[in-house]
Amino acid sequence: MPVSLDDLAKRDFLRAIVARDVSTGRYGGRVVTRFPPEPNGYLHLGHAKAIVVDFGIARDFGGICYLRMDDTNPTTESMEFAENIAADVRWLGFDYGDRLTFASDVFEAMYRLAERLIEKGLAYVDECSEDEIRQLRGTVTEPGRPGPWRDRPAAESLERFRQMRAGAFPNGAMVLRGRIDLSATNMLLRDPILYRIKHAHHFRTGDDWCIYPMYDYAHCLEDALEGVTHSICTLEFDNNRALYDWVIQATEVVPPELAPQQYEMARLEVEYIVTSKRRLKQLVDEGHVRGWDDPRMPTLAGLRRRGIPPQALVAFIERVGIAKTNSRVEYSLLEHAIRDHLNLRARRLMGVADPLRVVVENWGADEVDELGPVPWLAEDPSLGGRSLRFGKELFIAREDFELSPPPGFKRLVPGGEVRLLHGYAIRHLGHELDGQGRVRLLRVEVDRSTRGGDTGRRMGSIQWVEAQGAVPATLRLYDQLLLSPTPMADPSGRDFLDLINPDSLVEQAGLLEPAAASLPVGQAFQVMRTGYFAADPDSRPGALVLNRTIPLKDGFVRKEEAPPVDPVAVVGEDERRKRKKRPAAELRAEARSADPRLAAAQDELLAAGLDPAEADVLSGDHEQLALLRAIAAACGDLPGSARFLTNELRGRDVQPAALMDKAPSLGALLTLRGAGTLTGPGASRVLDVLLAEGGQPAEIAQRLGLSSLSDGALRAEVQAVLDRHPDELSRLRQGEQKLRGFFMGQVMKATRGRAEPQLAQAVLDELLNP
RNA sequence: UGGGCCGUGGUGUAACUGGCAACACGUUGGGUUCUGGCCCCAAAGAGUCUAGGUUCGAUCCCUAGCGGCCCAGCCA
Repeated sequence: MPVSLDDLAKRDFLRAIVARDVSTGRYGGRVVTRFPPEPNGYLHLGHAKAIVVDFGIARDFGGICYLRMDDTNPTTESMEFAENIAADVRWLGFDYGDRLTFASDVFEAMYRLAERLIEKGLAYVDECSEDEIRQLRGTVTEPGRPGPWRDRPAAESLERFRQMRAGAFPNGAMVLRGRIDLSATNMLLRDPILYRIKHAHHFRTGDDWCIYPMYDYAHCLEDALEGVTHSICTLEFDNNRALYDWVIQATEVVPPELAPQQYEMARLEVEYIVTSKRRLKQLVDEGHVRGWDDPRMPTLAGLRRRGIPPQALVAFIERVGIAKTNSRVEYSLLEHAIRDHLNLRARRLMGVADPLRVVVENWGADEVDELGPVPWLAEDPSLGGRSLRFGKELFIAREDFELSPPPGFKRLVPGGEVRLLHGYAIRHLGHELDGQGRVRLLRVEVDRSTRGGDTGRRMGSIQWVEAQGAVPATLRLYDQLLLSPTPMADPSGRDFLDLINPDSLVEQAGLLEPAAASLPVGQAFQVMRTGYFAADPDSRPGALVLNRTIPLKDGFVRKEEAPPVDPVAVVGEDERRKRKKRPAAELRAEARSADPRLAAAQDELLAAGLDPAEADVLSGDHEQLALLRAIAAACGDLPGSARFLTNELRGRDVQPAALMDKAPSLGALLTLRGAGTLTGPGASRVLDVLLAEGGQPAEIAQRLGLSSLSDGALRAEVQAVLDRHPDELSRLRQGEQKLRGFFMGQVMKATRGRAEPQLAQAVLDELLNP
C-alpha cells in the first residue's frame, strides 16, 4: 500500500512542501527533482545526503529525479569524474535510468536566453576589469556604483556578446552582467556576472564555446529546461534564491506557474569527518592517504572500499533527518547504522589477529577432527554453513590470553579454562616466553567431552584457527583519520592537517579459518568478536588483504581505563566582532523623532493607560496607528483594541492597511467579546472567518453556533470528556498534574468555542475534586 | 556595522489548528548468551537561547535582547 501524502508530509519539511504542492495540483501534480554535482571531483558523504533526499523525494511521490552534471566550468571538469560520480550514485542504490544529463546539453538554449535578456535591457556587456568590477560592487554595508558600461545601448551589448561567443576577445576582457540593482542589500543582486570568457577545452562540447555561463545563471535555467519542480540545495544558497527566481522570470524560460522553486536544507556534517573537496584533494595530493578511494576517506569510493554497505549509508542519512539547522552528527550514529545493517546479514567466521601458537598436549599429532557443519549465521540458516578443522596445533588471538588479567577478564588465564567456539573447552597447562618476556607458545589440554563447544556450563568463548588449514591474511585496521570531532574548527586552533591520526591505519598479520578462502569476493563478513571485514582489491590469490570496516562494540570496560583523549587546550578564542541587526525598536524611535504626530500618538496611548511596550509598537507607523484608532472608535475601548491588535492581529500575518475597511467589524467583535456574548475562543474563531471572508461578527457567531453554553450543558460536556478518557483520568488521579491541561484541551476542543475558559476550568476542577 | 537563515536532553530529529515535550543514537545499571556482539528490561538526562507579554493553557502567537551560520569568485 502506498504511503499517503499526509504520512509523507510528516517525515520532513521538504516532503511537507512537496506533499502540499501535489495535493494542490501545482505543476499538474508532477514532482521532478535533480541531483546536480559538478564533475570536478569525487562524491563524498555529504553528497550522499543530497542523493538520498533528491532521489528519495522523487521516488516517494512517484516523480523522477535527474542526475545532472553541472559542467559549466571546463577548466576543472572531466568525463572521468562524471563517470565515477554516476557509478557512485548507482552504488548507493539509485537508478537514474536514462535521466543522466549535462548542463552543456542546453548551452545553446541558455545562450539564446541571454541574448533575449540583452534585448530586454536586463543584461549588458561590461568591459571593466575584474578589479574594477570588485571596486564598483561596494561592500555589505556600502552600495555599489554603476560602471561606464551599464547603460550602453542594448544593440551594442548584443554585438559585443556575439563577438564574445565568436572568440574575438581574450579571457577576462569582458563579461555579461545582469542589470538588477547595484544597491541591493543582497550582494548577489548587484548586477551578477552571467557569462565569462574562458578559452578552454570542454570535455563534452570541445571547442564549440569560449564563453561559459556562471552558476547562478545556468543552474536555474537547467532546472527550468528539464522541468524540475523542486530544486533542493544547501543552506548557503539561501542568498542565491532571489537571483534564481530573477533569472527564470527575466528570461521567461518557462511560464511563472511552471517555474521551479529552490529550497534549502542543512548539509550533512559528521564528527571527525571533513567534507570539503579542497581538503580532501589536499589529503590525496600531499600523500596523507593512498588515494581518493583510500578506506579512510569519506568519499563514496573510500567508504565502498572500506566495506560499508550503501544501505547502511542510506539508513544513516534517513535517521539524521532533514532540517534547516546547521548541525554535526555524532560519529556513533554512523557506526550504529553500519553495524545494524551488517549484524543481520554478515556471515560469521573465525580468525585471529596477532596469532599466538597453542599446542594441545592431549591430542594426537596426526589426529584431525572435522567439526560442524557450523552455520554461517545462526540467525539465518538459509545461508548454510561450513565445517571446521581441529588439530594438535592451533592459533588464538594474542589478546585472548593474559598473564595478569584485569578484573572481570573472561578469556584464557594461567591455569584457567576457556571455550574455543564450536570446538572444545581447553585448559591452560603452561606457556613459554621468548627473549623479551613475551609469550610465544601456550600448552593446553582439551576436554573431549565438550566437542562442538557444548561445555554444559558457562565460560568465556574465544575464536581459534587450526594451524595446518589456516589462511594467512593482512588485516588493515582503521581508525579516525582526523583526531578532532570538528577538524575544520578545532578548539586548539590547529589546522586540520595537524590533526591527522598517525595510527589511522595499522596493518596486522592474521589467520583465518579455511573457508575464508572460498568466500565470495566483495562479501562483508564478521570475524567473530573482532569486527566486520571486507576483502580489499589489493588482495591476491594466497595473499588476502582485508579491510576492517568497523570493529564490534566492546562492552568490556577495564577498570584502569583512563580517558584516552588528551584534553586539548582551548586557545585563541576568536575575537569576533559583534554585528548587531538594526533593531526594529530603533527604527520606530527614529520614525517618532522625525514625525511629531507619531510622537504625540505615543504620549496619547501612554496616557490612555497602555502598556509601554504596546504603546511603542503601535506608534511606530501611521498605518498601524490608523487601524488602532479605527477599531477603538468602533468599540470605544482603546486599551482593549491595542491588546487585540498587538497580540491577535499581528500573529496572523496581515497588513494593517488591508484591514482598514474591516475596522468597524473588528470593533464590533471586541464589543461582543467585552459584553460576554462571545467567549474568548469563540471570538478567535469569528476572527478567523472575518479575516478570510469578511462579514458581520454577530452574524458569523450565529452561523457558527457560538452561543455560550449554559451551566448545565457545560457540565455535561466536561463529564463526557472525563468519561471518554478513563486512562488519563486515573493517571491524573494518581498525581499526574500535567493531565489537567490535557483535559482542559479536550473540553475546549469539544465545546468548539462555546465555553468560557474560566468557567470550564472551574467546572473541571469541581468534577475532578468532588 | 547592511541583508538573509537558524536556536528543543550529550548528539540528531519530532511534537496536529496553542492542549501529556516524543523517537533514535549515546550514557548508566540489570538480564540473556557457544561472539564482552546481537537481543531483552530499566534508569538518568531538556522544560524548549534569555527576559517580558497575550492566554484557562505557549516549543508554537507578540515584543525586546543574546548566540551561531551564510553573502563583497569572471567557483559551484
